Amino acid sequence: MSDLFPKKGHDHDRCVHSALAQAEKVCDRENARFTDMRRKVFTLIWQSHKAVTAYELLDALTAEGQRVQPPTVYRALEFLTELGLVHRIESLNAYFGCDRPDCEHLGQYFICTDCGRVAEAVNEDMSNAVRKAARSVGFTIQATTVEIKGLCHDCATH
Amino acid sequence: MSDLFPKKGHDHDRCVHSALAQAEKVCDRENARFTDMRRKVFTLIWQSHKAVTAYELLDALTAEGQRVQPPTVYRALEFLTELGLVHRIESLNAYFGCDRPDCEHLGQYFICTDCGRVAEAVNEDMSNAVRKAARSVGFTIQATTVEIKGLCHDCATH
DNA sequence: TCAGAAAATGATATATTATAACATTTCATC
DNA sequence: GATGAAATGTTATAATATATCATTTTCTGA
Ligand SMILES: [Zn+2]
Ligand SMILES: [Zn+2]
Ligand SMILES: [Zn+2]
Ligand SMILES: [Zn+2]
Repeated sequence: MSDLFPKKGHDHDRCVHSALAQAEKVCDRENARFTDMRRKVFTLIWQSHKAVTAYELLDALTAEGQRVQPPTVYRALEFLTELGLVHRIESLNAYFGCDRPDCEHLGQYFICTDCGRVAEAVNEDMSNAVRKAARSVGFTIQATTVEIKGLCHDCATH
Repeated sequence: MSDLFPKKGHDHDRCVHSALAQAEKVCDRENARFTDMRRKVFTLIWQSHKAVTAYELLDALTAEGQRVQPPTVYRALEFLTELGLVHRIESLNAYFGCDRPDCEHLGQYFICTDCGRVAEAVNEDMSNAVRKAARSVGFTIQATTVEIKGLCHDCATH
């Protein structure tokens, strides 16, 4: 069993640092501007392995001394999601940093209802099952939402 | 290819009638009261094969001459979803009538972005892929959300 | 280098979705 | 019919999201 969720006590600064580096690359490739505000929002999202709501981001920015309004946050989120740097978790109205923004994928999200952590999987079995089911009913896929709530291994065993 | 979506011009009164009959049975079995309000909300949801928002229901009830407040609608929706008579579509913040409320299932929802119709599938390939993926990462499933947006066969071909 | 255009952000207002809290009514049971 | 539980009514407000227009920043090309 390979745990998708990060180990407790892992070097989280490294997660953040690596995510920032990837984001830079993607923005560069797409000729998109990774502005201060976008970087701040992106970094805040990566401060945990949980999904973060727009208003939590707003509060965090306010706490940092910025005076920021909802549209500013939503714009940053729109930018980040369109580039695939961040995914929206529909069942939580919240946002989660992608750790493989460099390649297109249909992601699936495991959401622990105990610790609140989220993990993204890119599981071809699931993707293929969805694609096959769509094909069998003549449905043309534009986007998928696969969100699985339950207990992560840590929370189930401790 | 079997189309999940109902044929144009099908006898929709029959859909509604059959859904009501099933709902009666489920409520009966569960010793739950299918009150006027719950029946009205349920029927309104079944007026189309689209997902309906809480405030659309509120407006429809108001148009019918009822003076209804949000909590009334949300309570009816909570009741209906807990009994499995209605499913919530997370990516639309909207509600959709289940046509097999008599048996437990992990449903998947196809949502046409052109005509707005929704179809529920209960596809074992998809369910099994999700269960298998969860097992392989030690995750204990409590609930799943599988929503697939795109074009239904009618909309893709016409 | 600077004018003009485009992109991003600021600011204000408001729309949409959802729930908390307490009062009243309805309904099953005795 | 009295009683308690369930359902609904009522009021207020919380949480999530967007529309619109003003201003600032950045890019582009003369
Ligand atoms: Zn980390
Ligand atoms: Zn957990
Ligand atoms: Zn029908
Ligand atoms: Zn369609």
